[in-house]
Amino acid sequence: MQYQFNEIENKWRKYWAENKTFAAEDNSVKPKYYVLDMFPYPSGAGLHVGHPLGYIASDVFARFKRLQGFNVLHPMGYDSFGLPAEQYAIQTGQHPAITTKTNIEGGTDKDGNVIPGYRNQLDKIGFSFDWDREVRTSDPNYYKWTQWIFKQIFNSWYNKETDRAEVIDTLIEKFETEGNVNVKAVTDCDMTFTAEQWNGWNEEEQRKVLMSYRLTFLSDTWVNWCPALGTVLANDEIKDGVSERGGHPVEQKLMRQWSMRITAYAERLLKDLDTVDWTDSIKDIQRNWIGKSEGASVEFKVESSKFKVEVFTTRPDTIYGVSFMVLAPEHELVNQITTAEQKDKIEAYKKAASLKSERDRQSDIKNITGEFTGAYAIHPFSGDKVPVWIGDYVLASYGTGAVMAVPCGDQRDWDFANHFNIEIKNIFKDKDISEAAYAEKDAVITNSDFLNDLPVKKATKLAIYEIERSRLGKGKTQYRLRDAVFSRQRYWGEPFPVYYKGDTPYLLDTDEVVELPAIDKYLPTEDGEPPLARAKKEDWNIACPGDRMEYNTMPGWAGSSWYFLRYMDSKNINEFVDVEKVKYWQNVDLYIGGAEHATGHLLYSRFWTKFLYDMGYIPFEEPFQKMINQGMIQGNSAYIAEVHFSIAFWREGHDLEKFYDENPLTTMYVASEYIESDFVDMEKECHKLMVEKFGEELMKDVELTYASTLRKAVPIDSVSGNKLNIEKYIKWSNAGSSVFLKNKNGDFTVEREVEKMSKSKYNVQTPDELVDKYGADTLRCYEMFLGPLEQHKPWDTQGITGVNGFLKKLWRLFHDDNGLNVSDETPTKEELKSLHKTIKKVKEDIERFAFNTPVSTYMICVNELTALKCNKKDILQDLLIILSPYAPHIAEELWAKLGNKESITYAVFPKHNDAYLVESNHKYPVSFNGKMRFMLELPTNMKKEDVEAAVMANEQTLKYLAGQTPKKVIVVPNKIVNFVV
RNA sequence: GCUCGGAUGGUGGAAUUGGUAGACACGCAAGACUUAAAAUCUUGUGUCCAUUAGGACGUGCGGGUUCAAGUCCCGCUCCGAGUACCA
Repeated sequence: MQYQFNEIENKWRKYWAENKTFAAEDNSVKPKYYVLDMFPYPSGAGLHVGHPLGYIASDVFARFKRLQGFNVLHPMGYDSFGLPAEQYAIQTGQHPAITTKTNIEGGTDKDGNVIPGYRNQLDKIGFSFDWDREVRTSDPNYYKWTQWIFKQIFNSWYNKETDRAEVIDTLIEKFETEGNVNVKAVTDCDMTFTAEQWNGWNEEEQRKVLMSYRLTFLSDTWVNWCPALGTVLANDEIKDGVSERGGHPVEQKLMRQWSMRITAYAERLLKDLDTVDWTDSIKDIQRNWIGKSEGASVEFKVESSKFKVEVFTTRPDTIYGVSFMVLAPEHELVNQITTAEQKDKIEAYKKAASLKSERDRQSDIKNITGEFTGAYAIHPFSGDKVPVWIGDYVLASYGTGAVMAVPCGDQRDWDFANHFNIEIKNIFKDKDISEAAYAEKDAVITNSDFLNDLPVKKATKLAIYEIERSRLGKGKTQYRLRDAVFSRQRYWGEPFPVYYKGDTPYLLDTDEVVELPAIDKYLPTEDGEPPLARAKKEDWNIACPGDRMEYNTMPGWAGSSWYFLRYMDSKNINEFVDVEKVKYWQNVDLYIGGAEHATGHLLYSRFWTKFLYDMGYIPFEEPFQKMINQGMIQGNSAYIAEVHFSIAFWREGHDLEKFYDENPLTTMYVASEYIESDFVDMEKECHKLMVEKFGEELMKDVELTYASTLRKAVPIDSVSGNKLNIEKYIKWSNAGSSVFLKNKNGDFTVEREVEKMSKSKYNVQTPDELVDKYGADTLRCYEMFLGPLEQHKPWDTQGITGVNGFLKKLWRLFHDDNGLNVSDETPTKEELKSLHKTIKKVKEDIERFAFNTPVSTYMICVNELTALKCNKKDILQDLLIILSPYAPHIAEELWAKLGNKESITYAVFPKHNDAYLVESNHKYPVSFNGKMRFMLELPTNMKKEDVEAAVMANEQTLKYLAGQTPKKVIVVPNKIVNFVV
């Protein structure tokens, strides 16, 4: 009786769905375990084999935890707001909601292409998701709560005294009673006011001030504007100076935008990385991104004016080395301090800088540019005049947008000074700075008045002390992290629950969701407003009490920043999540997904989680306790060389002419071995092959001339190993009239290349094909077997037969021609040993998240049982349980056949029994007086005293002891047994 | 430039705390069954020497620690990832 995986898998898939086998219980007495995958964006292209890799691993773990008696939450959903659906809408006019639905549920798109549907593809692989909890970020019932969270953030400020976010009312109360003098907040409000002043202001004025305290705020800010996408982008959405999606250029633009004050959480985001179990590499990326640096801010007065330039420096110890200052071209003081005679030059420079894209600025690093403003600043300690320049190596968005330049200690300052012939002061004792700056921190300071003869560390401390004492500035910690731009000028995203009266934004006073209104076109308006400006007031489901609604939408990361909470209570219409449920489920125990979200999603969801914690809505501060980042599965493309010839005929009127018209015989495909060979050889070989194919008579007057060689990708399903299946390829490419030059062994070899999966390279492998051919269980085992989960690896189907063979073997072991064939006999010791070895190893490996090795362990076990011809029921029962996380369908089928009424999901993971493992030995190296003499094998489960006795009784030991009693015996299992004689 | 990973047979990889390197699988070779193919099964398979017995070498390179190093330490080479005027 054969292993009919299709039948089995369909049957159990249906059973699991109908019986809701994987439903998580909300108020269980069992311990909880939360296993989560990063939810996918449902694109029209569907899944390829790389997508399910992480899902299979998490599914294995979820099933394993269920077997261990945990109440497992293992949900799935869709991050369904996003660009591709919107781009498609712009092209076709189809509403993104329809595209999204088709991509998830399957169907056909507007061009008639068949869309498989994410859900259908996922279902085929046999995941144990609790689908009743599915979320879609573009569902109004979901984004209602995204909007709600936005409102909470809007109504909050960050209190530095309590080091947490608080509701804005506590701030207003302080303003009303004592003004802002004693308020310690994260804010960009730089004025102080009294309670009288506050109370005297009208609502609009008060709101303006409050805006600079809110955790999400509207402000004019320098943003990354992407003209091609027609929207602003956050820093993490830009890679190498171009947009991550589409690779379009990005420029700096001053725009009125919503931002999230994530910088308020910089320190906590940094510190709490120590509390989560993530890879060092991800933690490192986040640490770098947050970019903490400590130093001081110092004010420099501008000569004969009321203006002051504030700078941030990490090296206050080098303050006597300052010989000039540089402002960012966008710095607000530039216009005010520039002298009349420099005005034109400065204006020209500013204009040139503003036209440069981010990318140009980066690629221009070596070009040193700048312009003198004509103004001088006064050195706060020495009183010297220092020229003030502008230069685009200083960023407007970091620190204060201005630097004190210390050319002897900073290479960029040195280059700038060198280029413009500005003085370079040396303040480092015995260091040569004639060729380059000295940036090491091991120097001793000199020529620096009160800092003379101090090493860097002490000088820094003293300098900060003096700066603070003289009220020139203060010690300061600066973060590279910027506040996150929260507006997007797009349609397909969450609308803001915000309206405007004049220029002042207000939250909509409603508990209803603000739904995306229907619009006629998904493009910006003619006067450059976002697409939502096309909606009339009455198109919105909420009546606008002011002049207009907010036209921006929220960025992609809004919905994904809290989705893990919604799974706990996805249908709740009264709250974003029920308090009791979140108390029970807590944070995600195991999170699996790609490492590419390190500075985006993973940072933002930590931020929102901390905020919700501060507000008392959830009882934990970190969303994802343990995380594993699965590697990318690359495509394994195959290339062949297509050689072109021109054909000449000797004789006129020859039949060949007609023949040639019908069969343009100008191409030959050559096996990869021939690619390097001479084209003269190719001509000969091709001719020979044509003679073989068409006969000598026809070919005798034909001359071939080599023209060119083309490298051509061939579909991977016509290749096995390195060999091309020529018939398959001919069928696919209609190359029937071409000839194929094989190598000496008679094979046609291809060139292989590992690269990203893409349609144009014909190297995409969908999981569906493999499920149809080998079954879901085989696919699951094989994807795990491929190698360590975290590692990038090329896809290669060669090995899949081995994994498939193991499942067949298992099936055969317990079946004969008549069906199930199991014996009720008591298992032998050997059989039990094989089983218990497997239980132990599989359990240990899954527990340390090694998902590849258990597959090998199963194979060894089945091989051993086959050799023992073991078909004992008792062995099979346990084997099925431990196999079920990896190959749930076959396990469930056999489990039922053995007469079990309940799904194997509710079985208990067996405990291994050491008694069956005694024969497995430990090696004890035995040494005398510190020198190793021999290895002794003893059973693993021996007690320390027994080991000692066994070693003492050993023949070789006795020889070495020669009647003496050892003074000291040191026994450490698997470590050396040391005898001091 | 800075930060973090990685390098093991023909291939993917295993070796968990320093303890028989190469598990398991692919591929390859030989054999069995078959008219044949597929499927299945058996055997072999790191390199070199040797008919065998057996021996020598072997985890990117060079050193070190240790009775014992793929694993720990120092110095390099190459590959991958992140980041980049962050003052």
